[in-house]
Amino acid sequence: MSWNKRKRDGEKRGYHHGNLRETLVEAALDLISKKGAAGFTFAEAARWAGVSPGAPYRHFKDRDELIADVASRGFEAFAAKLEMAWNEGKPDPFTATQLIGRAYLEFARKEPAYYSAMFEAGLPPNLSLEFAQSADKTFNVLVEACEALVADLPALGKPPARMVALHIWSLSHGIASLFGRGDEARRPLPMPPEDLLEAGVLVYLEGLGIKRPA
Amino acid sequence: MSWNKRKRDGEKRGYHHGNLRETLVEAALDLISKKGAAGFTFAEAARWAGVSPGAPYRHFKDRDELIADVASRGFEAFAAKLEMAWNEGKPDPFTATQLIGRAYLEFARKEPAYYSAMFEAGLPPNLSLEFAQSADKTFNVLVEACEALVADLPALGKPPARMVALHIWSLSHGIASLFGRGDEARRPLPMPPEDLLEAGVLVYLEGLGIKRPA
DNA sequence: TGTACATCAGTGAACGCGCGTTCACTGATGTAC
DNA sequence: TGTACATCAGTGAACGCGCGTTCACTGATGTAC
Repeated sequence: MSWNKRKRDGEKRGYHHGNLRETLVEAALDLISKKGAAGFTFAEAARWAGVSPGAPYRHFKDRDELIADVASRGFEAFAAKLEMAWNEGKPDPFTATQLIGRAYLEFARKEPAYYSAMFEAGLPPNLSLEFAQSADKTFNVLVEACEALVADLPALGKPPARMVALHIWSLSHGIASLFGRGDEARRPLPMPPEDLLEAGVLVYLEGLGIKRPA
Repeated sequence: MSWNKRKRDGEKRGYHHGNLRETLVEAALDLISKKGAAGFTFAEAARWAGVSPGAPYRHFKDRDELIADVASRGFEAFAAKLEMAWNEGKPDPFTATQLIGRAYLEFARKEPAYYSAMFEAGLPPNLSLEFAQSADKTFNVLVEACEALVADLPALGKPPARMVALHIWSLSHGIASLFGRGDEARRPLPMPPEDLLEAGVLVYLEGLGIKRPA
């Protein structure tokens, strides 16, 4: 599974690890998913990788830089998932938007470590260019979808796509962080979070005058 | 300001603190607002209160019990704020609901320490009876408001008030945690979060068929 | 093809630090009589 | 009203622990010739 003291095939690894940067990212994902971003330490990641406590400093300036790297990868993966769910607005933007919502919650549930690093680690958005750009990339998938959504509305009083995207993002994130996590801090909910989100988006789109195509 | 080695009026405090439990809660609020719930430690709270590191154990089993106490107080204060904003639905439920939204974001911004303890400390909802009950109390303010909101809708297809409350709560929490915090982890937003929330709730209520009274 | 050398990833021991927790104790406070 | 006593909040010293970080070093790897 990991490089823990041995390479994948079981042969002992030599003096050099050979793949430490990647392994540390794996370690971070595993440890964050178990104890949360707050409980993650540099030293433990080194131990997980089977390497001395000083070794990680060859690859990351400090703990935050590692977490930012994890978060960037998370945003890349997240953007890809949402893009796939959107699927260029097929079969129609209305339906595709609901699929984005499901993909959002699925990602939060299946990748709690990424989600934590991205949204709960308290990293300043301007920490690194890469971090900011990958986050933007994710948001832009949403904006693109919302542009298609509002495209057919009458020009008079047409809502800005960015605002619509912010609303849907906020609702999704609110549901994900209150009810959609795998850990024991999740609040109970009388229905699956996916259904709650779908119903909410449905009402919201109705409010915008966007109907499910016949 | 505090009891730090001296009582408010400047006279030296004696062997007993006299008010340690309350002071530790004050300490937690101050420290959490500065460093986040994750960075809060029992030892530092004791130092803040000017007391030996063992003293807090007379009042709280451990760090989590203190944070749960802070969170409970937070929920009580939060419920009171929302209740006040709701003001029994005056002048009308539609307007009063927008006031709840503003009160929600105001609380998150002005009381980041409470908000952290309540929503981000990762406390399991069943940690203590008091904790669970005060959280329910807050949610019930929202449910009550939503019941009044949907009261005049036609019985056929009337949305459940609890669901409406969950939507508004999730949207508010999403906006608060993404854009409404005072710290440097806040993401930039081209408008005040209050306006974003108000616009979102407006569209949502429109979707439910609830209009601003003439 | 072989050899000498530069590079640099990882070692492991060491450091100071703050944390959580325990424990025998001290002394202030309130209460019973 | 005064006194003896029980209670218990807070002391302070001690412990083991894991963390972050540094540093002189080692040895694997790749490259120049």
